[in-house]
Amino acid sequence: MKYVKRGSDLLVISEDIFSLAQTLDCGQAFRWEERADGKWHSVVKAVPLTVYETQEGVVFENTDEELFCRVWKDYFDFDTDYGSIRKSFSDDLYLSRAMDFCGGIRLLRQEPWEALCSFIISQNNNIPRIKGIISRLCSAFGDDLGGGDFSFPSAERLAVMEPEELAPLRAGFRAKYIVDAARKVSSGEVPLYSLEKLPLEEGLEALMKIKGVGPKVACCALLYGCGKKDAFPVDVWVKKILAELYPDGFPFGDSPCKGVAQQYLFHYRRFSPDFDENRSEKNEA
DNA sequence: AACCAGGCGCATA
DNA sequence: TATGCGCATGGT
Repeated sequence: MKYVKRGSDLLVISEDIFSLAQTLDCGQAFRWEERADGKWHSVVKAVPLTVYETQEGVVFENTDEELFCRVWKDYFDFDTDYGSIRKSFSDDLYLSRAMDFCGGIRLLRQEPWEALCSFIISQNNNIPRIKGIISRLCSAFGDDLGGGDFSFPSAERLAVMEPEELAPLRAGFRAKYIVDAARKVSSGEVPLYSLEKLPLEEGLEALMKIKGVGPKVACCALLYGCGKKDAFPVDVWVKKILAELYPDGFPFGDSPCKGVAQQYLFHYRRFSPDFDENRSEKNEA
């Protein structure tokens, strides 16, 4: 990965395969918005960003080297070699197909609390509504950064709320889970910011002390928020793929990067026309 | 107008 | 240990 200044912007050139759209819109993060001009916008760690892809590379608007190195290099996981990760899966027929379809995905290193809270909200829910709830959560309780941008509210901020006060989010039964998570994280009862160093099983055990956090949500928090690439969340789509394509068992169950494989398979199963239920009349021709 | 949504907690056996 | 159901709400 290299970068060069372009006025007040930074042009980032990845020698590895990288798709901005696939990465930001594959269901791992819920706060990225594609604008009418094709540029993506979000806020990470209270830093707003507009970013877009060109022939030359990815342009980070209003970003200097210092900011890029402090926030975005880590967030986009640019220090990880996804080429070698993909290569470790390339002998497998279905993962090869999945990677042909969406091999430009990188796993974002999201802020741990935001990831945990987001995937609590995701349970028994659909992506448009998840995004709506999270958007309202930020505008109601995050810091106003101007220009319509808000930070994600901290665990400390939400820990002092009562579930009823979250009613405007229209999160339903999940409101009480958000508050319980905020309290256990801010008190240190769940050491969210130490889980990265712990074995996967210990992280899962700690997170599942939170009401409304089971194996799936805990796995997502560890994978997307704590950089645990060996976490392997199994949702309905991954369950389908395991049953349909790997009836004799998933061959990468011991891979330290099986979470990356999970993300490829999830996106492939949901959106590829290789699967009949995804094929509309239009693209059937 | 039912049915479903990147699940989980609880009751039942 | 294993299933099944209710849960709030909105989109289709």
